[in-house]
Amino acid sequence: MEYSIGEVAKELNLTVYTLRYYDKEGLLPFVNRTSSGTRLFKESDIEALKVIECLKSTGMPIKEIKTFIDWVADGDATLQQRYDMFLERKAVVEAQMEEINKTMELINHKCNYYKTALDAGTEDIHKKDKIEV
Amino acid sequence: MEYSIGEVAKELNLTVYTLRYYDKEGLLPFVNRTSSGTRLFKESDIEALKVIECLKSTGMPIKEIKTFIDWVADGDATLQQRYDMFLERKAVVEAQMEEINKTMELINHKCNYYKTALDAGTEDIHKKDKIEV
DNA sequence: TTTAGACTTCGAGTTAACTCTATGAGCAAA
DNA sequence: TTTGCTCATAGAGTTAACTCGAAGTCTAAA
Repeated sequence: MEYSIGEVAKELNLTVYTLRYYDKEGLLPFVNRTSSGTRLFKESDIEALKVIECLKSTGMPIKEIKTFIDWVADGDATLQQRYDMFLERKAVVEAQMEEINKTMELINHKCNYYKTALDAGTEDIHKKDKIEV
Repeated sequence: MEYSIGEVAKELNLTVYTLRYYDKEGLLPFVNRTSSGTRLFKESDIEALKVIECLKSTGMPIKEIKTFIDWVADGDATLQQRYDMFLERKAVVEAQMEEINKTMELINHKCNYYKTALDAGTEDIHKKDKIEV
């Protein structure tokens, strides 16, 4: 089964503009075309796009993702680079998880702070501690 | 104790350019100045900046953070808005946590995939399943 | 066969969040 | 008092990642 750019966009919650932009940036060299030039995405292309979205969500810029895509095309000679890259991404995501936990702590603190203030009708209830924003 | 913009930048791992930009965008109306115009950050200003960085890390744009800063200046009348905002941020962060867990799953899968391929010396070891990127 | 809708490329425009340059002031040490 | 560092503003420049407009092609339904 093959899919048009519009179908893929809908499936992955992207726009067709974004997919064409990815292609323009060299992220989708594996996507085939019809004789008239229309892109035909296969199942494995969609899986590759999910990996691209995964890398993007770790904060990896498009240019670095392209480097990875180039490595894939280069075959077994680049297995070590690709392994190292994913190990590095793993470390990045672990750091993000720590960061997000700290963020959640502060957000929760603020939820409690404002719940208490709201119940009291005034923020002054907290002024005994210190002035907060 | 009060701090210069350079000291605050170093402390919070920001640049002085960024801090001045925040000020320009209305995020730091509470920071006092010397008679000659130099910014003097107090302890509570640094705490406020940490909240700003926290909101930023949830993906909140500067303009929305400014709205919040304006609410703070408006006092008790905006307690409900501020509470609602933090509840919304909490939901956003919870979604981010789910997203990041999925990301980590895929990254881990890829780490294992490439470790196995590397040990075998070729990616073909996985070709029995399906072609992967 | 014409009309609608989805597809194509090229290149320009947009947006957020910085990031820096130019120019000048304040201040402390040599 | 000059040197050097940090501070200030205004406004221009940068960057990434889209996002879109123009102009044209392809295909299926009416």
